[in-house]
Amino acid sequence: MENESSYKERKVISIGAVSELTGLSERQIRYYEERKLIFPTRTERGNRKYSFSDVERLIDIANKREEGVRTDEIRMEYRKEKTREDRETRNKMIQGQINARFMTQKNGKRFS
Amino acid sequence: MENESSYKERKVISIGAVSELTGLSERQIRYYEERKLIFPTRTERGNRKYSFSDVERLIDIANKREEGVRTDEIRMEYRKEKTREDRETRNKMIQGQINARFMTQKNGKRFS
DNA sequence: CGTGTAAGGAATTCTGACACG
DNA sequence: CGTGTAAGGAATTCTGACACG
Repeated sequence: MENESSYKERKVISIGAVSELTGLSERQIRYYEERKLIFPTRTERGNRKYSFSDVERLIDIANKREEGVRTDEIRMEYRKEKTREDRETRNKMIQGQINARFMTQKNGKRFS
Repeated sequence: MENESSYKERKVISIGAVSELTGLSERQIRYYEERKLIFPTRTERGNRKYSFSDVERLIDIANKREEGVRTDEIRMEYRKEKTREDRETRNKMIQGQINARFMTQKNGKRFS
């Protein structure tokens, strides 16, 4: 998960293709970026590149907008999700370190 | 497998991005299409669109070309692979039908 | 606030061709 | 055979702005 080189996360899709995949206008897609809902990378020249993951998020945004949810509300929802995910990732990493120490001790090794 | 809507098979990458991903020139990529090694789809206007699967194949082609393998030889290799895969798919489908009939019989049903 | 549109420029992509080897 | 390049045109994308509501 969260593998940057996975197909789903690789940012290679241009805005025109994203527009076709999502049914959103290029104007809308750029606006959602302005509102901090989506974060494409840029080519050297400045062209936006999106991942399939971005496309899925845009479809989610489109659904929420249809329900009348404002962009700042959508942003807050994503912020909350992100915070929760970060907390879980942090906990896993801490647990990983604890496990590592535990195994080192079982192997009879000492550490400072 | 072979799910047309999977990220890996979805044709959404433009030739410029493919060039960056593979290290091949656009000229080379178009030439390999001319030689029937790769089959991008086209947008309404005529722009080529590639999948991640196509990108992997192009990298494979690049490796073979470096070894001095000619495009027509590479094409033959792919033809052979394709034929073998098609045979396996056909066998699986036939086996599927046999299984379906067998299960129908077990359920005590008759068929013409 | 969210989205459409016209504007002008810069980069992208396309095809067919000539070149070299 | 495989690849580079210059050529000209058509479509793509970008930004900042005006419009409407």
